[in-house]
This record gives sequence, C-alpha cells and structure tokens, in this order.
Amino acid sequence: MSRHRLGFAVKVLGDGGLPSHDTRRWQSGPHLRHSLEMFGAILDRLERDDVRMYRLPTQLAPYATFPDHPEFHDQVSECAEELAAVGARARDLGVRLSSHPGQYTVLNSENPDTQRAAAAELEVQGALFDAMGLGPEAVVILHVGGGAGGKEAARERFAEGFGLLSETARRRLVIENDDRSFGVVDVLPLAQEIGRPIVFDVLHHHCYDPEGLTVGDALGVAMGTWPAGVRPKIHYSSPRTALGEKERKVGRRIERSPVVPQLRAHADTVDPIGFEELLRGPLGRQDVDIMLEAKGKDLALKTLRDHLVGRGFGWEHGELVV
DNA sequence: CGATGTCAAGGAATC
DNA sequence: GATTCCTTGACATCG
Repeated sequence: MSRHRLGFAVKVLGDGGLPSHDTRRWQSGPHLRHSLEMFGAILDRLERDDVRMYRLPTQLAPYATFPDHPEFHDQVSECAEELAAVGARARDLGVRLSSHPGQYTVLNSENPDTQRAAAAELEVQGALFDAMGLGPEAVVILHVGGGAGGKEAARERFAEGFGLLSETARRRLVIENDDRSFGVVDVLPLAQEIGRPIVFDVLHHHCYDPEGLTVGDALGVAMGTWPAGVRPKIHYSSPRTALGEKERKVGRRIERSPVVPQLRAHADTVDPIGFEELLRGPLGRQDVDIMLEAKGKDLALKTLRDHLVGRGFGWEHGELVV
C-alpha cells in the first residue's frame, strides 16, 4: 500500500476563489501580514476540502527583496508571531508546503547581480519556512537556469550560486528537471554535488529527455536523491490540447488563426487515465507526494480525486491510498 | 464602467 | 544590438 498527498499551486478557484497574497503595488503598502491572513483562510479551505499539500506564492512577502525598497526587507521578522501561528496550523493539519520561484530567479546566471538577486530571493523563501517552523519536507523548488556555456558550466555556476546561500536556505532548496535544457540525468550530478534532492516533473521529462529514459527510470533517478525520512515529491500535469487563437493585424482588420499548443502548456485538468498509469506503474510502492500543475488548480485536484475514488482508489486524510 | 497599459526581474531565439 | 516569445494575472489608469 502506498500513499500520496495531492496538492495544487497558489490559487484557490473553488467557491468563488480566495486571494492568495497581498498583490497591491508598493505605493499602497502591501505586507506579509495581509498575505498571512489570506493564507489562514486558505488553510481553512484546505481543511474543509481535505487537501494536505499546497504551493505558496513566491510573492507571499511582497517586495521583500526589491533592492530599492528596504522598507519591505524585514517583513519576515516583523511577522514572526503570525508565521509561527500559521506554520503550527499547517503542521497540525499535515499540510505540506512548498514554493517555486519563477523564471526570474536564476541562481546560475552569468550576471552576478542576477545571481545575487536569486540568492536573496531564496533566503526569503527559506526564512519564511523556518519562521513557520516547518520540517524538511517543506522545500523551495528551482530549475537549474540558463544553459550558457554548456551544461557543465551551467551546473558549475549553479553550485557557485548555491555557495552564496546560508545553511538554512540551502537546506530548503531542491532542483527540478526542466522542459528544454536540463533533464533528470543532467540535474543529477549537480544534485549530488550540492547534496540536495531532485523534484521530478513528469511532463517536463516528456518534453525533454535526451537519454530516452522511461518515466520509471527517470523517476528512479530522482527518487534516489531524497534522504531517508523525507517523503519525495514530484510534479504532474497534463498537456493542454485545446487549440488556442493567435491574432494578427492584416491592414486594419484583425485576423484570427488557430494555434496548436506546445506540449509544455498545462491543461485545465489532469488526465485521470495517464495519472492512473503512473500510480499503477512507475510509482509502485513508494510513498511520493504529487503536486498537480493544472490551470484548474483546486478544482482540477478535486475532479481528479473524484475520478480516482470512483475507480476504486482510497482517499484518507488528504492522501490517495493505492 | 470597460478597455488598455503596466509590472523588478531572465534567457533564448530570431531578425 | 534590438525585439519577441515564454505566460499570467491583476492592479492602475485612461477614456
């Protein structure tokens, strides 16, 4: 018997939706305190819906690393009590938290300013989780970054960037295979060098797999990087297949033409057939948490769960029981 | 009120 | 060397 938490990222869409963080511009004085109130409401919803895994927005502490706005830089310590409270609540509920800085956080950038900015961002993410008192399963997920100079040089720059981090930020960081430059096997030597695990993204693997590994083999590589006692996690999504539209100006009229989506684009929901294949095949008997990356967010999770439960899988305390 | 512009930030491909 | 794509929403401003 194996168990898998299922999670979703950032936005809550169900029942009219919930705000995920204070998105006001800096002129309006946004603050982590407000984001944490919103997060409290999201935890209520997670409890109600029996969901035990959630990705926090990277912008939870707004403007916390803007070089020109030092007035935002102390939000984590200003909210120490609120963070401890909300973290205790997440722990009591068994909600596994993570965050995933986006394309602008490039720890292996050739530009030292960009690299330092990425390091600063990772420090904040790590400090947030530490202040929440979360265990080692709460990780900050990052891609390797740019590929300039070749894979080895790119990995080397990443390792340098990793060296800029505090011990606490290092302990949170995990690396994810991406969809065009660094497959699982490309990430592996870096993961080993810095002693941090790999989050395996199944769709990315299908997009970029230079060695031609099966999902099972690639998954096995990633699983081997997780220490005993910390449940591994993976990302799962289905590719968008619906045709999009592109508009183009021809003279003064606008012409619309259909666009076939790229494989990497996320669908609204998760294909339950492909997901079941993963559960019954490559995932085997391992306990692995699964972050769903679907545009439909919590709605996609609940739909998938309904499908799976309808097909005989169990659901207990936020975990799929296989 | 609805439409449009803007937002911190990178990298890679393309011209 | 400059522009566009990637991809995303929501705030802010304009008409």
